Amino acid sequence: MSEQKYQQIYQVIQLIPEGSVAFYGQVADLAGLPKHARLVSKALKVAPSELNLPWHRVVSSQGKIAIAKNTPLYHEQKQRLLVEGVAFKGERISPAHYWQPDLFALLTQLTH
DNA sequence: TTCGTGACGCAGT
DNA sequence: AACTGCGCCACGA
Repeated sequence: MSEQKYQQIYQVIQLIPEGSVAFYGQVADLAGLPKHARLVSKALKVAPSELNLPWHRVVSSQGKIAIAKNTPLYHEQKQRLLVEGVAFKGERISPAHYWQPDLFALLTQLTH
């Protein structure tokens, strides 16, 4: 079932460190689902709140919040990132915050 | 089954 | 830097 794919996606998102952001496509790749960036956005939309996923740490490959501006959700995401110390240069997130995971360590944490 | 839809990505202007 | 068009692909109506 597609539930399995979502679980893998959620697992990766849980590993994004506070103060860092990952791209949709990056999350998809790490979850073993290349070319499924859009599935990641869908997975987040239907994610059970009880999982307490750091959903705000997932942004577009342009380093920008993917949600439409002037929506409550957009502001919530930006707020959460600012609280974590993520710096913005206008709409863009400073590249210094882009997550660069250690792939070896990652393998020991994922349960595919 | 076909068709439209994205909280996407990327190359080309 | 900002826009645009297209490719991609799982989902659901």
